[in-house]
Amino acid sequence: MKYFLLIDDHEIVRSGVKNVLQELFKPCDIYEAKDEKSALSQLKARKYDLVIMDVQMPDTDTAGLMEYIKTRYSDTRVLMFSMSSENVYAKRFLKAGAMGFVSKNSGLTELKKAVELVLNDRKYISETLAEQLAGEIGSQQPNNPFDKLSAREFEIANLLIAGRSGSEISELLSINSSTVGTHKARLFEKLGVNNLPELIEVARIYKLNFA
Amino acid sequence: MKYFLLIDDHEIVRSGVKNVLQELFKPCDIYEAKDEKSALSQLKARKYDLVIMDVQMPDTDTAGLMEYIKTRYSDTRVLMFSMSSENVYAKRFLKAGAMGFVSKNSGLTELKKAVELVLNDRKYISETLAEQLAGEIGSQQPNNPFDKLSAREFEIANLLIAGRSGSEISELLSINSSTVGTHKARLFEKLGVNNLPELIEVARIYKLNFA
DNA sequence: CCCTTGTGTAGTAATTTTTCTACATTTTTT
DNA sequence: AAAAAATGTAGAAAAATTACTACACAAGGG
Repeated sequence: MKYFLLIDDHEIVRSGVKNVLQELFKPCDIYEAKDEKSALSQLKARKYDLVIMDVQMPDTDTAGLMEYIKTRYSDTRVLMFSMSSENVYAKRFLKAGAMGFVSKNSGLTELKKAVELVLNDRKYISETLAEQLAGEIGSQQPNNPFDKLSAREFEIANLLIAGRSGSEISELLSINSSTVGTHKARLFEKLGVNNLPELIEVARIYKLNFA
Repeated sequence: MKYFLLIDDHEIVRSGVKNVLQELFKPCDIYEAKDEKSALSQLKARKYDLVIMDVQMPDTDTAGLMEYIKTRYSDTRVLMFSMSSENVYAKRFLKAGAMGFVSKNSGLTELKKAVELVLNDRKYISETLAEQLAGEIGSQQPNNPFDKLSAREFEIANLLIAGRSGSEISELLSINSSTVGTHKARLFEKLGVNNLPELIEVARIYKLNFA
C-alpha cells in the first residue's frame, strides 16, 4: 500500500494527478493539501512514500517547504511538479534534494514514468532537462547562477533588469553598444535565459537585489 | 447525451476536468484538444454542447479562437477556464461572448456549477467576480489599469510579458510588425510604463497572470 | 612558461524595433 | 444623427539590437 501526498493549490490539478496515481497503484492512499499549512499537518499525520508538490503556490516558499521535508522526513521522496516549463526552477529544486522534476508539458505518460522511477529511489528528469544539466550537476556549481557572471556582466544584468536599454547602458558605462550586446548575450547564455522577462524571473527566484 | 470539447494544453488539467464531467453527466462524450490546430479539427468533426477552453495556451490566440467559435458555431456554448484567478481576463472574454468564466482556484464545485448553468443557457460568473463587477459599476473608474487597454492591446501586453518579441507576436497574430509596435506604444502609454520590466512589474502588482 | 579559457572590447551586417504618420472603422459623446 | 475619440492597421525612415567575428589581455593549469 502506497501513501501519497499531493500539494497543489489547484483542486483540478490535484484531481487530475490523483486519477493517474489511482490508476497506476490500485491500492493506494492519496492525501491532498492546498497550502503550506495543511501540507505541514498532513505530513505530521502519517508517513508518505511520495510527496508531489507544485513549485509555485501563492504565499508559499515551496523551496523552503521542500527542504523542510527533506530534513524532517528524510525517507520521503519529493517529486516537484511545475505548471510552467521553466527549467530554471528544476535545477534549483533538484540540487536541493528533489528526486525529480516534471513540467506541465510532459503529459501523463511522463508523470507516470517519473512516479514509478522515484518510488524505486531513482531520480527522474526529463530528457531535455537532462541534457541541459549534463555536466553541470555534481560539479561544484554555484547555487546562485548569478555567481557565474563576471563583474561586468552582473552590472549589465542589473541595468537590464532595471529597464535600461542597450543604448542607455552603453552611454552610462561609456562603452560601445555592441559591447553591451556581447555581454548581454553571454550573460543570457550563462543564465540559460532567452529574453528579458526570463532574466527578470530568474533574478526574482534567486532574490537578486536590484533597485 | 452531451458532447464536450476540452481545449487545454495541459494533459493533467484535461484529465482532471474530464473526470468531473464524466461524474456529472454519466452518458457523455468528451473530446480533447491540446492546441489550436486540433481544436479546429475537433470542432469541424461534430457538434458540441459545450466547449471548455483555457484562456492561455502557448502559440494560440485564444481570444481569436473563441470569437471564431462564436461566429462559426453560434449555438455552441463556450466556458472559459483560467489557471490564474484573474478577473481581468474574465471580463474580456465574457464581453466577447463566453458564457462563463471559471478560474482554476475555484475548485470542482464551482466548475460543476458553471457547467450546469451554462448548459442551461445561463451565464456563469463567480461570486467574487460579480462583486468586483458590481463595485466597478458604482465607482465609475476601473480599479485595474489593464482595463483601460483594448482587447488587442491586452492581448499583446500578455504576449510581451510572456517574453515574446515583436516579430513573434506579429507572426502569431498575423499582423504587420509595425502594427504590433503601435499597439505596444499605446498600451505602454495607457499603463504609464516606459519599458518591459516596468510592464512586468505593473502586471505583477495587479496580479495579471502570465505563463 | 606556454596554452587554454574567460573577459572586455568593437566592427559590420543583418534584423528588429521604434517613431511618425496616415487612414478606415468602431465606438462614444454630445 | 453628427461630431469626436479611440482602435486596428500599416508604410517608410530612423534607431536600436542581434549575430557573428575578432582580438587583446589576464588568469590558471599543465
